[in-house]
Amino acid sequence: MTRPAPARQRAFTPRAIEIISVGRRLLETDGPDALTMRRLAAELGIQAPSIYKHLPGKDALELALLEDALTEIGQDLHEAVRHSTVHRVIPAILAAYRAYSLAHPNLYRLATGSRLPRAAMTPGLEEWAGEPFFLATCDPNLAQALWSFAHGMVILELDQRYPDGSDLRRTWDAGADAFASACRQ
Amino acid sequence: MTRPAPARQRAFTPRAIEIISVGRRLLETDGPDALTMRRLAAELGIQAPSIYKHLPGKDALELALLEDALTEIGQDLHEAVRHSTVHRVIPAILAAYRAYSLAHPNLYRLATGSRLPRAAMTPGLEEWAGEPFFLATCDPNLAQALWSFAHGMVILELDQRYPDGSDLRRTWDAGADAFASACRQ
DNA sequence: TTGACCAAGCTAACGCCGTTAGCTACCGTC
DNA sequence: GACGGTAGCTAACGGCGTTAGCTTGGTCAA
Repeated sequence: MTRPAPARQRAFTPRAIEIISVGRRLLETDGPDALTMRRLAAELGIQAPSIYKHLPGKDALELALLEDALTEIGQDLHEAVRHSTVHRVIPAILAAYRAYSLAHPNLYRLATGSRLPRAAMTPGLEEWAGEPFFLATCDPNLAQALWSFAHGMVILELDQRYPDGSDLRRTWDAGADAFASACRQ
Repeated sequence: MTRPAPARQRAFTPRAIEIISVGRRLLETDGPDALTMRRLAAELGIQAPSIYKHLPGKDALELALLEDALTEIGQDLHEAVRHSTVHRVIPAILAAYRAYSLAHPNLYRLATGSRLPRAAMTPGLEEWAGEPFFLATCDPNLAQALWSFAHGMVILELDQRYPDGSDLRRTWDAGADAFASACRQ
């Protein structure tokens, strides 16, 4: 049922890959405001305009990071489906979803915080990454609802929107139970 | 059970109110990128630095808009609770939540898209706006889960993250059913 | 060996952004 | 009539993404 991620559309040069990975480190450690062309260039020991010899612009960099994130999330979710029993699959993919996003908050935000540049994206990647939600539920609409719940939980947790002292583990469990029992009719 | 919104902390001068309302129009009609101090000033027929005679900075403007949004959402949600029967209250507040966010997408995004500046906010406003979710559910954790579901649905819909042709009404219904039946045990 | 070409760096600059400093005109009050 | 505050102004700073155009070094064919 689960399958490998679709391959990237266009290959990057080694230097472009290096730039993207430095950009990722910058984003992950110092946050989205730190991901500027000038700071990225400084990190690489070059000047900002030189980056444009390797990447067409900041959008391309962000797209590459977005696709990395989508691929990694998809991998974790597919793995969670593969390694869980049928009646624990919903808690399993929710746990995997939360674990990835908390481990890579800035990357997660980049990947989910705006409209997708679908025209420029690797075809099928988006569907593949979301597939585990459909594998874990009995119904496509419930799958979308479950994904929405997971994303809402994660993004509100990352933004610290829950009141202090909230027991989020119990909130995740409450949601998981609601969706699991909806699946059992 | 439902109660009026807590009053704003500090009053604005008439000119500040005018600036904020022009800012809101700018944001709502032209999107977040249009909400710049220079464009706002141009809209007002003045120069950007003059805005600082009335507001301490862009953050204050965004805070004011955020509080407006929170107040309006809270009003709609409290009203939905008030005008619904006990076994239809979950669909009712979900419908109100979705209706507000689709009617004011850019304002909704501003209000929910980042960490809250709690220190500067009207005390109690945040709790008051979220209260209907607790009134609509049997359990605080389920309330948070329901809110997360609603926010996830809305933000993914606004960002057009669902596949084309998705029947979102059925997805909302699937989620509402799951939470409603979880509430009935 | 030399000339052509190209990859990959550079500087200077453009038009945005939020914001600050400092000036000025007006207007009400003692 | 002088004083002080209100509300505007211009000039400027440092940052942003990006473009134009120059230079340097290496490869490769004639």
